[in-house]
Amino acid sequence: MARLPVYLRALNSLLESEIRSCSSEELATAAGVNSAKLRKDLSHLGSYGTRGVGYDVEYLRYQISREIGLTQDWPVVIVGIGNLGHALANYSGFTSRGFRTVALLDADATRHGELVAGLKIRGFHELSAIVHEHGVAIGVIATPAAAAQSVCDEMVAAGIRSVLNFAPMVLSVPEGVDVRMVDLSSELQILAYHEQRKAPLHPEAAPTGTAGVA
Amino acid sequence: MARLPVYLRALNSLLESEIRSCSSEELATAAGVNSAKLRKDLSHLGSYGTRGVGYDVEYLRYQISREIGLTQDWPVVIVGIGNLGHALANYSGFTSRGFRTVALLDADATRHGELVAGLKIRGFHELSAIVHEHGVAIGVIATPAAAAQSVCDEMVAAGIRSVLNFAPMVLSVPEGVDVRMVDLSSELQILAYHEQRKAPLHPEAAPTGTAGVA
DNA sequence: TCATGTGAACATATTCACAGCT
DNA sequence: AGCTGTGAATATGTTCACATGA
Repeated sequence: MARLPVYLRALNSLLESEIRSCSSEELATAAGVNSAKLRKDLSHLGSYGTRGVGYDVEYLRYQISREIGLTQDWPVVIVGIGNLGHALANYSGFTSRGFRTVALLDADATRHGELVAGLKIRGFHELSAIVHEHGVAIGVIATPAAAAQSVCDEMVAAGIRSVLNFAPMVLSVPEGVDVRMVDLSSELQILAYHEQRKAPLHPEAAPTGTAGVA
Repeated sequence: MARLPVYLRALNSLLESEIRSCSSEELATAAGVNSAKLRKDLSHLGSYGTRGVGYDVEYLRYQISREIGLTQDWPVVIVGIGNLGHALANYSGFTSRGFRTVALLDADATRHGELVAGLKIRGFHELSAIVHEHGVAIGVIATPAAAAQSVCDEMVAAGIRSVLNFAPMVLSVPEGVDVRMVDLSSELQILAYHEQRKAPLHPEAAPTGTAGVA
C-alpha cells in the first residue's frame, strides 16, 4: 500500500505533538484521506485499534513501520552525484528510518574522493563490490537519462532488485526487479494540466501587474 | 490524466529515433503500458489516430502537449534553495517544455544575491511582487518541513493555485488550490515494502560479507 | 486487411452504513 | 455512547474483443 508511508508520517507528527492516542477520524485528517479508507487500510494489517477508543499512536506507528520493513536496515547506494544526487545524499529522509546510504558513485573520475554528506564519491566500477560488501538491495539512479539504463543494468547484474529512478527515462528490467520512477517534470506537467483547466475563471490573468481582476 | 506526460516522453524518444509514425502497440511498449489503455486514454483527447495505420508521432505529440497545456508559458517560482532547490533550479526538465523558473527565493538573507542556475537568490518577502510581475501560477516548495505550510500559505495569498511540494509535510490549502506532493522518502519506503516481501526467496542472498544470516 | 476507437466485461478502489466490541 | 472493523453498494479504472472505417 502506497499510503502507509503517509500514515506513518502523520503518526510521527502526532507523536511530536505528544498525542498518544487518536481516532481514525483524526489520523485520517492529518494524513489527508477519508477515515473509512484509513480504517480499511489499517484493518488489512491487523486489528491494531480499540473499538470505542481509537488507536495508540506509538503502537500503531511501530506496526506500520514493521509492515513496511523499516525495522530492518536498508543499505542504499546512490549513482550519479550531480545536483540531484548531491541533494539526495544530504536528504535526511534518506538517511533516517532504516535507510543508510553506504556509497555514492559517479562515472566522472575527476570527482572521485570528493566528500559529500560525509561519504567519498567512488567510481561506478566499484558498484558490484559495494553491493556485495554491504548487502545493498536498493539502488538510486540520479544520472542523466542517457546513462540510466546501463547503470540500471549494472545494478541488476550486481544483485540489486529495487531501483528508485530519478532519470527521465523508462527503464526496462527483468522480472522480479522493482523500479519506481520519480519524474519531476511529469509532476509539473500534471499541475499545468489542472491549472489550464482553472485558468478560464480568470480570463485576464494579466501578467503585467495584476494576477487576478484588475 | 497522469499518464499523458509518460506518453509525451515516449513520443519524444521516438522522434529522436526519427520514427514518424507508430501503432498503439509500439507506443504502449515504449511508455510501459497496455495498448488498450493507451488507445482509451488517447481517444479521450480526440480521434488523433488513423485506423489501419496508427498515429503520426509529431502530430500526436503536439496534441498531447496542447492538452497538457505545454504550448503556453508557465512561469515558476522555487522557494527554498537548499540542496534540493539547487538541484531543481538546475534540472533541465524544469526549464524546458514551457516551464520557466522566474525566481529563486530563500529565507536565509546571507544567501541573497548568490547566483544559482543563472538566477540571483532573492528574499522570500518578494514572493508576492514576483508572482504578480510574472503571472506565476505554479510554486515549488523545497524548504524544510517546518517552513512548508507558511510558505504555502504565502503562495496562496499571492495568488498561486498550483503547488509542487517536496517538503515531507502534508499541506492544507483552500478549495481550488492543487498540491502535488513528491515525497522522496515515501518512494524508498514503498520499495522497502516490496523488497521485504521478496527477500524470503533468497534466504542466503549471501553477499560475500554478510547482509543476512551470519 | 489492418489498427483504431469503443461498448461491454472484468477488476480494483472508495465510500457508505452499521454490527459488534470496549 | 463511541469508534473500530467490515460487508454491501458505489465508483473508478483496466482489459477484452470486435465493429468500424481508412
